[in-house]
Amino acid sequence: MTRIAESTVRRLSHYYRVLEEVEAEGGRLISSHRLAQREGITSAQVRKDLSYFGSFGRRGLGYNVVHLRHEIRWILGLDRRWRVALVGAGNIGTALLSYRGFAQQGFEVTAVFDRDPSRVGQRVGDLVVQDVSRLAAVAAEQAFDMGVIATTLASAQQVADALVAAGVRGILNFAPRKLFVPAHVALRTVDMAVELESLSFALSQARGPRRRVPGRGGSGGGR
Amino acid sequence: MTRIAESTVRRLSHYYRVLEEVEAEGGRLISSHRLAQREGITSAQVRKDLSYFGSFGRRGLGYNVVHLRHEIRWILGLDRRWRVALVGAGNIGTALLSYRGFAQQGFEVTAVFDRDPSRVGQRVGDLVVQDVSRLAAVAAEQAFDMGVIATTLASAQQVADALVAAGVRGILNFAPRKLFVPAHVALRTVDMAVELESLSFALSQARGPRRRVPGRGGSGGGR
DNA sequence: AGTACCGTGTGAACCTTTTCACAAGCGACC
DNA sequence: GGTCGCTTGTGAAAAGGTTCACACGGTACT
Repeated sequence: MTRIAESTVRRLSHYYRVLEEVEAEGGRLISSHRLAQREGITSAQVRKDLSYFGSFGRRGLGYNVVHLRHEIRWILGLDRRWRVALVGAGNIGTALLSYRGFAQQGFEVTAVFDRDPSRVGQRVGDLVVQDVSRLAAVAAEQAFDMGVIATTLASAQQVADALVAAGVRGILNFAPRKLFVPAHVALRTVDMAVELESLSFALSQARGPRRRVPGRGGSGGGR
Repeated sequence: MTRIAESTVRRLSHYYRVLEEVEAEGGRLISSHRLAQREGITSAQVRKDLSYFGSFGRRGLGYNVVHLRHEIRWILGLDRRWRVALVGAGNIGTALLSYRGFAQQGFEVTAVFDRDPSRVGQRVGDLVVQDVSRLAAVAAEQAFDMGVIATTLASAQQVADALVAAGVRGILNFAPRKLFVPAHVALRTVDMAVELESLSFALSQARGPRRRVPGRGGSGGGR
């Protein structure tokens, strides 16, 4: 079996979301075409994505909504609970805790850490913020599967190292920096600055491509 | 000139970040190789990315840090101010307001809206939260360039429509849903649920690929 | 049971992005 | 001023992802 493309996995998440909605609306069957429409992509893409994992549809009919949702649930590993350690109890951390689909899809934040003494001891949701120095000790008890880094830029790599040492196999990083982790640890980074800058680039395209200075390349000094 | 790949633009953001750091450290020149190392990619990628926009380096020497940073700054459109409307003053919205690099890179949030009456009138940062119904009126005065959607799932599309009507050319969406906007409006979506599910998938791969049921394809009823 | 219609699953074609590999430019040193 | 070592910029090759297009399987209706 070929390695599954990251883009395929992300679309699977979207299909899952659509299927939840369709199921709530009472739909029993859905065609790749309708599924695609709701995501703004092509039906061939949907069928190809699903085909990497099996044959879930019926020709001439489409996909059974409940069945397909369960299959994707299994594929994405949402049929189990993941113990998540959250590091950083600021706005982003708090946002995540109250995020729909977070607890709901099996991501269970079982501990929250922060470095700031003014935050340690505070309640967020059902949890009490602990000092980040306790990470290793708590991990020994709770065996976290994943860690979320919602700290400042400065401590991000350090926290990542601590999480890896604590045995997590996946990290979701909100700090705007490239983190280095061992190959056996999965890393996803959400960088709002990059997203904004990508928008900024798109909006700037209106003024036309970079005018190339006629003469020699660039640089200009550096002495 | 070929269309620039989204992935190239995102890497440009990262290069920019590295260059800021290197400049702060006092480095004057940097080779594509060193730049690549700090991002965990190959030097050919760096050179190719930059080559889409011009020739900024000097053979045998590398890139002038200050110069290259300025070029990328220009390319990404960070040399100007963008007026941003923030809709949704919850955790994510607030997080964005206090985000480093947000105001710093020229993204100026000039108004904050929310639907919740308990939030309207409150201060966040330097701004007072206004009712979302005032969006059109405020937009007429302030001419927003971009909008950020940090609302609940339910109102996201509605807010997107309102932002488009208000004349924004770019939208950053944090709601976990596919939004539909006209082609002339750039859209970027940050979906934390997708990121988590992608991690979940990666961690689940350990248990091996989906065991295919020997018999017929799937479905199982649907009557 | 035959015909008409529909929609999946998938090899092949196509397109995009990344990586390779090397000619050519540049500074340093003799 | 010639040689050496280093690094860019870029065509060409490779890899990766998406779209096409159609054979095949299935339902519905007569």
